[in-house]
Amino acid sequence: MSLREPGGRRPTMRDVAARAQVSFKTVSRVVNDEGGVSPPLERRVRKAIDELDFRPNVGARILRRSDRRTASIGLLLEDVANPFSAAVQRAVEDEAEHRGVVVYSASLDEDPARERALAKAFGARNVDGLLLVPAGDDQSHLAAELRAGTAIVCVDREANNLPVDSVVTTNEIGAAEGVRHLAAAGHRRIAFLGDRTTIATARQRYVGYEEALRGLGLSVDPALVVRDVRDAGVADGAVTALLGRPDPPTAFFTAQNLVTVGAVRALRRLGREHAVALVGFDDFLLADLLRPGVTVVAQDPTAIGRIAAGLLFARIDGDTSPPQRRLVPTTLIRRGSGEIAPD
Amino acid sequence: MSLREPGGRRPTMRDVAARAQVSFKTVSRVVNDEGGVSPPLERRVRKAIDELDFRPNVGARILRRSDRRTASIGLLLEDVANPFSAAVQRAVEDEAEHRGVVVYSASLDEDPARERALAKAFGARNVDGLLLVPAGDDQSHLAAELRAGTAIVCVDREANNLPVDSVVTTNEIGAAEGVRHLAAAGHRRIAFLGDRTTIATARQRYVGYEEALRGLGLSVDPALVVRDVRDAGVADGAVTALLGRPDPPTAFFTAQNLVTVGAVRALRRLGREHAVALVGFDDFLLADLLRPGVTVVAQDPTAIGRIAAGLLFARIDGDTSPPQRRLVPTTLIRRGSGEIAPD
DNA sequence: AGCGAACGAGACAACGTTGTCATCGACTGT
DNA sequence: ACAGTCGATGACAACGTTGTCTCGTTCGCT
Repeated sequence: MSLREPGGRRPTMRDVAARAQVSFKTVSRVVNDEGGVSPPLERRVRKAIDELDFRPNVGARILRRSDRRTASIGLLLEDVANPFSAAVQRAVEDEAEHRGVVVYSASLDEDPARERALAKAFGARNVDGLLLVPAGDDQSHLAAELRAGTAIVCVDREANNLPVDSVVTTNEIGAAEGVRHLAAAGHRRIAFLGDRTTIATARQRYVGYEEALRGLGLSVDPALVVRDVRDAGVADGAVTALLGRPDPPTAFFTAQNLVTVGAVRALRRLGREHAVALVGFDDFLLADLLRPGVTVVAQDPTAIGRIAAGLLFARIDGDTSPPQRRLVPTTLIRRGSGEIAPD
Repeated sequence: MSLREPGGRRPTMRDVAARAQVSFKTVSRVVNDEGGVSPPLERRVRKAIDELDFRPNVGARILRRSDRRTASIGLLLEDVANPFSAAVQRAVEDEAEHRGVVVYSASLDEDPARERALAKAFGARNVDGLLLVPAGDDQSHLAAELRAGTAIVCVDREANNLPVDSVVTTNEIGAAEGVRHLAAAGHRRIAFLGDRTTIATARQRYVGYEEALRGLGLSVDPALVVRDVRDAGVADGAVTALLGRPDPPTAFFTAQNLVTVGAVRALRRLGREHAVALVGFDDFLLADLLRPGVTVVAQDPTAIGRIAAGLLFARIDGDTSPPQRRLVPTTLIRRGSGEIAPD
């Protein structure tokens, strides 16, 4: 199989034509339903196609076709293993399959170098469009793709230095709502735990936290703010440390799903899960089955994926209106942990 | 953008050649590091490539190349939104990226028609290999792909009527271990809740359940067996119904992750979670944070994905040894729910 | 019957690349 | 100085398909 031995050759239109005793152009006409082929000939050709299990070579077709469409798109996510990314991918797949478009996918792990390498790899394969969760703070390297006619839509975050559509969660508003919800339960010392500050959404959620506090006439205590929390373990440690302070927070706002999980673990270990309030950003499976249930500001990754795919296909179909930013709202889901009052 | 207007044309080797004042064949030599190009010419060519941001057209390259490799594979999963599938995909992506191979992915939702359609779509794009979680009980339609030289490896389930490698969990052994674990805690009436019987793994896990009971000298009570449970809601209902019987089970073995989640919900609602034992097949996030923690027979989706990708690339690289079946063992993780004794 | 339109079918070029072969100039050894 | 060699470069075909053009037949109309 290494060098695709003689037997391992796919039949071509010439093979079909020989078997059906017609010219290969006639086969092309039948395959593409161009019409202008008499019924008897068409029957012969279709029979030959079936017998040989012929499938047109997509590569050659694209090469020749004038519109140059490959009916493929590239999907560059943060990490498919994260439920948020997985839900986005599933929504995109459904929209794509529906249109007969295939999807390349890859995880970037927040690495700008991978973003560049994979966008390049997909571009070289002439994808019609690219759906991208930007990693890093400069997407200008994609300008050439854009010029070459590749549609690009950013998902979950806006692009930097690149005029493209984006579909994002209302991060500031949602975070502010979560924080206000904690304040409404009586909390004044609300800690913030956020993801890496290199990630725009993490910064926006922090801004929402600050704004909410300010709007409530509360001051932001830097001692209660821990940013650049990169995983559940670090979150666990941060919660433990904060609760060990002389003047500990009475509530936590955790700005990312893994951070929330880490906080739940810490509260459990300390036996404080019914005493310290918690609101997390982004929902997760089983959050309702924990005791107490975890109150979250839920995002809607399925809607994000669906809308992003819709925009992308509109661009591919020729929409040249100015870049737009579509906002997807969050929903506060009360489950118990966010309704705990301070001591 | 619709018909890719004049500006939207990618530069070709001819464009580069014109700018560098060489023949386009020389450009090809430089691009492929073939050697035999003098340093000054090479410099000129590389400069032109940079200035035009030229990228070779992968489609054309594949069409012409003698080895016919596309450096792409197709991944056909059950559903990326399911954590098991997502973990497999992530492992496959990592192996692929490492080799400079891009990955098409799609979810089949257990639909044999989608399996056929998507395998065909990927095949027409000449993927070098196909990683497949078989949907339905006949994969013979893939024989033509195999003949055409496409490597195929099945993941999580074996193929039917197709001589290909597969990588599967030790379903029978794992299920039997879970059931024996419940019996060791003193249970005699252990219910079985399983996924659709059209799915081979669901059948194997049931066999493991039966074998374990028989090995323990216990009889299989058909009233305690509910198969074809297709989602968490149905599982919830089944648990509720079983516990409402005059002679209810004292323990549950749930043979799939969503089924387990449904069972947990039901036990919670009935307030029986500390009274009725539960062991689930397949681990899930936060299972350790529930009260009681959910004891599971954990699979290793990352290992499955990694091994499957390894086998696939070996086949692509020319391995023609007979098809093999690789087994990935399970691990029993005790967390509390499986250690509850009967009343 | 004669003529043009309409249509079925094939010949051929082209897409952007790689593989094969030819050409040309310079360098080697005697 | 001259045949032989070698290295660099280019011309050209080919991959499998679609688009354009041409050709030949049939059909309807006068």
